[in-house]
Parts: sequence; C-alpha cells; structure tokens
Amino acid sequence: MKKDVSTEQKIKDAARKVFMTKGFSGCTTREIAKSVGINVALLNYYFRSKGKLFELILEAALSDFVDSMVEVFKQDLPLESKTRMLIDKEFEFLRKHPELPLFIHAGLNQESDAELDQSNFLGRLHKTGIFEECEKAQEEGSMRKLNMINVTLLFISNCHFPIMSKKLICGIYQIDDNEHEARLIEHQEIVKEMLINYLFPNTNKHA
Amino acid sequence: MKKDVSTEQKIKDAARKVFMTKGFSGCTTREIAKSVGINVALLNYYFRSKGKLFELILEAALSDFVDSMVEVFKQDLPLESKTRMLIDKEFEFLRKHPELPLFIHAGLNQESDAELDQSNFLGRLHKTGIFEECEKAQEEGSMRKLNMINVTLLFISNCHFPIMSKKLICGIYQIDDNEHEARLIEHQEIVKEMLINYLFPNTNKHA
DNA sequence: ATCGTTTTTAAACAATTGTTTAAAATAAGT
DNA sequence: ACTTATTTTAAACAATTGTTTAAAAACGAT
Repeated sequence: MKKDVSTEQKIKDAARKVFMTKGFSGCTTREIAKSVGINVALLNYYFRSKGKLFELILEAALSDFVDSMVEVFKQDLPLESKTRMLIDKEFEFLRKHPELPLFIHAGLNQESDAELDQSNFLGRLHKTGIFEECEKAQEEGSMRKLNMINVTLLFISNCHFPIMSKKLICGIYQIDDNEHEARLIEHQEIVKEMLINYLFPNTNKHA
Repeated sequence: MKKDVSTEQKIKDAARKVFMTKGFSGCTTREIAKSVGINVALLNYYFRSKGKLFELILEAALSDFVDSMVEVFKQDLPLESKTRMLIDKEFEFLRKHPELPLFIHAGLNQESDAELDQSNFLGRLHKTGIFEECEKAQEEGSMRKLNMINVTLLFISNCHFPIMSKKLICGIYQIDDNEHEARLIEHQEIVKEMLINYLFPNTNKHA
C-alpha cells in the first residue's frame, strides 16, 4: 500500500473515462497519461500496451453491466416484480453511465478476438436461478413462452437503446437535453408496462 | 462522363465500407485509397479531407435509414398494417446492412458538431403525413396516446438493437451465427406482436 | 498535333503514434 | 547508512498519420 489510490488504479480510472468517450482508436496513450498527470511510459509499465489496457477496461465495463442484472435476479421477489425492478435499475444505472452501451458495442466490434466469456457471464447469470425461475413460470403459463435469448434481447433493446440513441433522437427531432430527459422518464414507464404486458399476459392489465 | 463508375463514386463506396466496419479513427486514408486502387492524394483531391469524406458517408447512411422509414409511411394502408410493414422492412433492411446502426451511433458521438438536420430528416418524415395519421388514431382511441418521440424510440430500439448487439449476445450466450440468426427471425415476430399489442390495444389480440 | 484542363501519381511534409531504453527518483529492507 | 528493488521520468525510437506539393499522365477541344 503506497498511495491513497494507487497509480495503477488512477490510470485505470482515467483510461476508462477517455476510452468511454472517444473509443479505442479515438484517443492516444499520451492523452490518457496526461489526464492522470503521469508519464506515458508508465502506462506500458503497469499494463503492457494500449490494447491490453483497453481489454481490461472493456472487460470491467461488461462486468458492471452483468452485475447490475445479477443484483436484481438475486432478489427474493415474484418474477413480475423483478422485471419492474430490473428495468428501473437498468435505467437508473445507465443514466449514470450513458456512454456504457455504445462503448461496449463499439469495443466488441473493434476487437476481433472477443474472448468475451473468460469472465463467465453466463455462469453468473445462471447462478441466480433466473433461468429456472422463468422456465417454471413458462410451464405454469404465467409467463409467455420465449427463448431466454429473445427475452434478454427485449430487455436490453428497450433499456439500452433509448440511452445510447440520444444524439440521434435529439438530432432528428431537434430537441434539447431537457426535452430528451423528459422523454426518457416517460419511456421508462412505457417500457415497463409494455414488457410486463407482453411477458405476463394473463395478469392484471391496469393496476 | 469518363468511366463506367466515376472515381469519385468508387472512393465513396470504398470509404463507406471501410468506415462502416472500422469507424472514423479506426482506419487510415491510405487504407481506403488502397482498397480503391488509387493514390492517397486523390482522396484529398475529390474530398477535401478525411473528415469531410466521413461526414459525407455518415450523412448518406442517415439518409438511407430515414428513407427506409419514409417508404413505408407513404404507403396507403391502415396504420396497423404500416406498423407491421415498417418492422418487417426494417429487419430486412438491417439484415442487409447490419453495421449501419452502430456506425451511425458511433459516428454521431465522434462528431461534436453533428449538424444532423441539414438533410431535414424531420421534414421528410412529416411530409408522409404519418404524424397526423397517428394523432388522428390517438384521438379516435385506436392508438395508445404516446409522444411520437417515444413511439419512434420503441420502434428503433426493438429493430436496431437486436441487429447491432450480435457480438454481445453471441458472446454472452456462447452461440454461433446460425443460432443467432434463428433468434433474430423469431425476434422479428415477437417485436411485431408486442408493439402492435401495445400501440393498438383495443384491436384483435390473437388473429 | 497542340494547347489547356482535368485527373492521377510519387514524393515529401511535419506531426503524432505506441513503445522502448536507460537513467533518475523514491521506497523498502537490512 | 547502504544496498537493493520499485516506481517514475525524459528522451529517443521507428512507424504511421493526414495532408500538400510539384510533376506526370490522360483527356478534350480546336
């Protein structure tokens, strides 16, 4: 233990911020070093290369993303409540990290290797028991019978995309940040109702 | 008229392909020139700079994206049929240009200026009369009352995201291209049913 | 064929890139 | 205090970047 925050961690933090906003090839190692206030060579001292550092950041971002889901799945709540909570948490989380979705997708497409499951994301999701829970609900008839990949797609699409498409939407509809934020707040409720109605069609339509 | 296809167009085509897959700062002018088979200097002869060329490609991509929507809106069909057609056309279009959504979003975030509406996308959408059509349907009660921005978000989220998240989904769920394609085909129907049910709640639930 | 214009090229430009080397500064162990 | 190991720096490295310059090639019109 040398510093309050180790240099290594400070570099990671700065790299995360820079990579997130500018992407891998959109920034330079010197830019990162400068934002930490250290020499360029120190980057290669702690991490072997720019690419290695990037992989680390990307991996961590993916981990955060999965973590926010796992946290909800572990809750002891009925499936429908979990669904609501998942959407709320996801919107809340992404509002704090709006660059995350685009960063992840752009990052994954940049790296051809993409050894994505060295962190065993699927395993961590499985351990929450959410898949069995859905399977049971589907057999009971309370939940619509869908492949879990499609269920995942529905959730991520409707939570991530509204956040990451801000520039597109503001550009096309010529609205400012405030109006966009207002749309987003409304959208959160829309998504919740739409997904619940679709996934659990037999329960109460209007509470 | 000099060539079958002008050099200018050949450069645009090559630049489009390269920019789409690698992004603005992910590629070099020499890479583009090489893929056309011409000298680097010719890029700056026809287009003034790499940035100018990129803006051109991005603008064209956005235009394609809006065009595919306008084409559907102009059809003389009931609103619900247009909805189905829009989703089908969008999936069909994006299957042919799967890099487009990510390219647009990454591109918009790279350019701080983003004078997005010099092509007057909103005007082109307005001219189709789709907004009035929805407003009328909403007053009649056949369509759920939502801000059109939220409606747009629902459509794009559920059409674009499934395509652009291929690497993420394949990575997490450890599936190959074939399995992913199968999920996508199913997802197209899922999205159609979910959106129709949500936007037009009073019509037939199960045909 | 000849002249002027357009298109294309080779070469060079200065700036920036990621990375390495070798030395300096700092910390730790004895 | 002295020695060793760790951390940090300045400087240099070769390669690559976007762009420009000036000359060559191709073309069009007369």
